Amino acid sequence: MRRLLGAAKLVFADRGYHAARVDDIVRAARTSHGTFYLYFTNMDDLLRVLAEECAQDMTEVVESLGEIGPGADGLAELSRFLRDFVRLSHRHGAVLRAWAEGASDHLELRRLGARTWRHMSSRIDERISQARTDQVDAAAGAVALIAMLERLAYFRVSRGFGTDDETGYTTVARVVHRGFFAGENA
Amino acid sequence: MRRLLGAAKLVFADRGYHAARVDDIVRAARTSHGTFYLYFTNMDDLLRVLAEECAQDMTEVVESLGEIGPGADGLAELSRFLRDFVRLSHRHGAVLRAWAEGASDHLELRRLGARTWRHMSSRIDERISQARTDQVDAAAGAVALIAMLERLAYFRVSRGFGTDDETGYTTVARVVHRGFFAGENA
Amino acid sequence: MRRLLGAAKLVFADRGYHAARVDDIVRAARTSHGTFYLYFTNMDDLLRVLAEECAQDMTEVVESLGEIGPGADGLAELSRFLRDFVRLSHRHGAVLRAWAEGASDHLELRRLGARTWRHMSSRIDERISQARTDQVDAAAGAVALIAMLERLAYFRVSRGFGTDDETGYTTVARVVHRGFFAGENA
Amino acid sequence: MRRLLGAAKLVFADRGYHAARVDDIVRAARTSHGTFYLYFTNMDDLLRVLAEECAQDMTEVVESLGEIGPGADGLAELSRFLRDFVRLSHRHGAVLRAWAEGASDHLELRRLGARTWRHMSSRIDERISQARTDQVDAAAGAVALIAMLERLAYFRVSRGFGTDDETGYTTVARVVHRGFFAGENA
DNA sequence: CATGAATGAGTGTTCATTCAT
DNA sequence: AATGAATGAACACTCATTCAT
Repeated sequence: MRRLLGAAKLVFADRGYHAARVDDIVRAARTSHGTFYLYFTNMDDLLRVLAEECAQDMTEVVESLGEIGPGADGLAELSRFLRDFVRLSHRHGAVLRAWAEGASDHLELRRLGARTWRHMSSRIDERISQARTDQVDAAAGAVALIAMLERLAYFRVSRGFGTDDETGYTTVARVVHRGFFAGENA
Repeated sequence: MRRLLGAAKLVFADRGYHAARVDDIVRAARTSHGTFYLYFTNMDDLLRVLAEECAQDMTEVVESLGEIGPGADGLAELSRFLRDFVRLSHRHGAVLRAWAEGASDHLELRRLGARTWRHMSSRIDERISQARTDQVDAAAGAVALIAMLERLAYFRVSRGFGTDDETGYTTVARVVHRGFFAGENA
Repeated sequence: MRRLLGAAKLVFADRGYHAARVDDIVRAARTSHGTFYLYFTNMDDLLRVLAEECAQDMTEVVESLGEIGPGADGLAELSRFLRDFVRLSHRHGAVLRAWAEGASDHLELRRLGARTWRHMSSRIDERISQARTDQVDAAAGAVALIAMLERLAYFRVSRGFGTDDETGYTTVARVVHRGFFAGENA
Repeated sequence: MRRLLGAAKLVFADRGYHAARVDDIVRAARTSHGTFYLYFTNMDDLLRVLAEECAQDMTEVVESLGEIGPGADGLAELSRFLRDFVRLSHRHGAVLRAWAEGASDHLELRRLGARTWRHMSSRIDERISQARTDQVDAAAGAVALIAMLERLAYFRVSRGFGTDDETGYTTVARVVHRGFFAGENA
């Protein structure tokens, strides 16, 4: 079963979800069609398992997010988080791509995505709200941040960042950090 | 041919690109399979035409972007742009969704996306760079902004903003604007 | 479509319904799988069409049944009917066999069978009741007669009658006729 | 092995023979696939065992058939036999149904059916011939009687008699009895 | 004796594409 | 230019059977 999941990742990385054939996966796993259907009811089911593992890892990274305050520490934490998140996304690139493809047809994947996304933005909202005192709607900012992260992660996978990576992370972190805290201690 | 394009949009809106069948489209257009292949070589070809029209409209919105300076005018312009962009995305929702789906299989759609994206970020970069004087890498910021926009537009279509839309736009605009210009006029 | 129905009969005659493959039928009809599914949603559907035609023919034979009275005319009519019914069953042998096989899985075929059967026994009941005056429950007799007929027809198809056919018909007709009318004019 | 046979009966009663899966049977018997193939070479083999048991029971009922003469005793014996036969068929309903289904594919089951059928009709022929003196071909009548019985038994299982059972048995017995003996004692 | 994970041949069904009219 | 019946390659999925433990 692990072998099938691993093989599926390779195949998804190679041809994407919709172009992936059960036959490709079982061949990559050096096993048979019968075995595939012994562990999964169909390919959506297999993708769901992979997506759940992926969601788990992403949730953990977001849980690890420390407090983000106006000072240099906050900026550093934000920068670290951003880098970790994008790196994790890179590691899970094939699954994320397959997840995105599959979600357009498959309700359950869409739901898992919405749940994960809501959890991530509310967690970021918390970490920022604790430290902020002024009028900016931190929740909307958190939503925007997660939107940006998801998309950057996706681009990272499909096209590269468009500038040197480290510079990219720190620049984006600085802009976002300033956006949230300018006026408080910048 | 226009009838086929319109019918395709309806079908894509209804079932997405991968679940759309040539038969669905010709039935919605009240024409025949033969006619479809008279105007398009296949469905990827039809989608390419729609995507090009869509890219054209998005490029126009980005071209309309005025200078974004540190003052209140800059903030207002940014806010307006953000709203227009998301609204346009909403209007083209079905095509954007189909484009995203199709891109994972189809090289040409992926290329069109990359080209459009590069054009949009460099245009935003220009509009911000003109007004900035400090060290922030405006290019990376522009990339991040476009990433965020794309994703927010997508969420707007599929899940809504999570807060009322106007508040969302202005909050995000304020955070981004501050991110770029804090210290210059905050 | 007629070609497919004809081919299906040949295949059903050859291997029965459950062993029949769509591939056998389209090959016998010198056409393609696609064409099969153009006219029928699946093989149950095709069998339903054949069974309906067959039910139609059997109903007509039963409709043709004249009055069966106690005299020699009644005996002759019964004998004729019996022969016609069994001959018709022979002609439709392949379909009847397939119908019987398919009915165990397929509700609609079972329903069609029950409807046809009920119609036939009530018609026979009518034809006999008109002429009888005593206490025998003609309805139960009609049910028994149809039961016998169905089964004899089936045996005729699968194993032959077990005695010379003409003798068989007239003997059975005489026994049945006597059963119904003995005492009235025998 | 008894457990498997019993489980098979339950499964056949539930879904019929063709829809029954080895997996259904081993699960119902709370045993494993391997065990199934320890006792039977395949499912036809298992069905053959059940059919043989069933044929044995039916043969015994037919063996129990006493002499059927023209008098009231003969009528009573015929009526009793009819009732016993239909009841036995009811008890073995699942196996008879499976037998009928399986016979269309499986030569050996068909042969067993033909052998049992021949034995039954010749036995009935004997019991009637002993008492008759006139010209009716008792053999053909016996064949017809068995045909009717088989079919009535099947209907009883699948649709009921259409009138209350006791009336059904005695009416049919009376009609048949009269058919055979009218003129001798009517 | 018993197990049950693994197998892979076999089959129904779909749907993009063609081409004679 | 327009049609739509016909095609058949492609694919998902099932399930009887085996065999190492």
